[in-house]
Amino acid sequence: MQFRGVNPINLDAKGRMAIPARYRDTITEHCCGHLVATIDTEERCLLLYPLAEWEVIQEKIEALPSFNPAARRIQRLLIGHATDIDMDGNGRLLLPAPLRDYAGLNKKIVLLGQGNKFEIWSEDLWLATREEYLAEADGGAELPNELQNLSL
Amino acid sequence: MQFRGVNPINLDAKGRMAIPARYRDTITEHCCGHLVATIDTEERCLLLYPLAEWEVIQEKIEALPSFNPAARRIQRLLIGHATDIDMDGNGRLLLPAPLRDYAGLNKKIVLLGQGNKFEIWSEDLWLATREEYLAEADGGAELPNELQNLSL
DNA sequence: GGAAATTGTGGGTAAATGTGGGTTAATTTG
DNA sequence: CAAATTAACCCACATTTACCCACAATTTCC
Repeated sequence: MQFRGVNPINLDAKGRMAIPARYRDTITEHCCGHLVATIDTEERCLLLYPLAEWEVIQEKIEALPSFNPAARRIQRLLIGHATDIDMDGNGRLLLPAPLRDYAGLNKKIVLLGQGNKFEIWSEDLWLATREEYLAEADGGAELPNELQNLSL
Repeated sequence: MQFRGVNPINLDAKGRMAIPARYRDTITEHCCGHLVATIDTEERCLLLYPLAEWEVIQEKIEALPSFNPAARRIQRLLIGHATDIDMDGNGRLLLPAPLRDYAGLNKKIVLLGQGNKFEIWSEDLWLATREEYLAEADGGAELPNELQNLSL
């Protein structure tokens, strides 16, 4: 799975979002349209995984030490908010209200391909966040080593 | 792949750009016309890779640690904007609106060969940026060692 | 310099996609 | 248990996109 790209999408009155057609075949083949949405713990956006991808992640999260507060926090947030979602016959997803609220999703949203998953943002918040990212000089200081030497 | 050269190009009303003929055979042979465009994080321009070249880059970026902010930033910016594009029967690319907006592309654009990839600039911005580059004294101070000893 | 080939440009049309909503089934609530 | 709300499923229309063809401009070759 190599999801990528920006996709501006409109939520309809029922809270449904149409998955762009170019991703549908991949999703159908890989997980019969069964997806899992949860929240991102660092930003007010949602994460959307094909079921199979999510399951391996959930196992890793569950395996974290139960008496470590940071681990418990992650477990409660990620697993706690993870919701099964299926594509309907028209290639649309119904996003549950609690998740829509968390990410502040209204009419205009953005679907971001991120490799093995997607991110779902309110368009406003995405544009604002992107501007912040662009403004940040990537002052090599906090960059992981892998990044320092990355050649595009 | 060793793309090089400056190519002034016009976008048509639908946002399509004709790839100069001399690159077409190379692109067709190397990736059947499958390309990936994304943004440059330092300048308001786009990067255009043959699919195969891009995939190795995406793998490297995806492998970065998810809870590192600098890594997430790069992932969102680069993978988030990376969009698959195919040459049409006339050797043209349809540049998606979000990417055109980012780079401020209107009618007149410039395609820059850059080795394994191309850069796509608005002509105005390219000319201005080039002037800046030329105006900068290359006071050897901040040059990396590799550059100090480079012999042209 | 003229003719032929190649390249660049524009736009029409059919097919695919996105959007809205109606109806029935399921679930929740009083 | 009845009523109300929500979700699932389906159909139909509007819009967009991909694909194709035709012409204009340029370059190449004789």
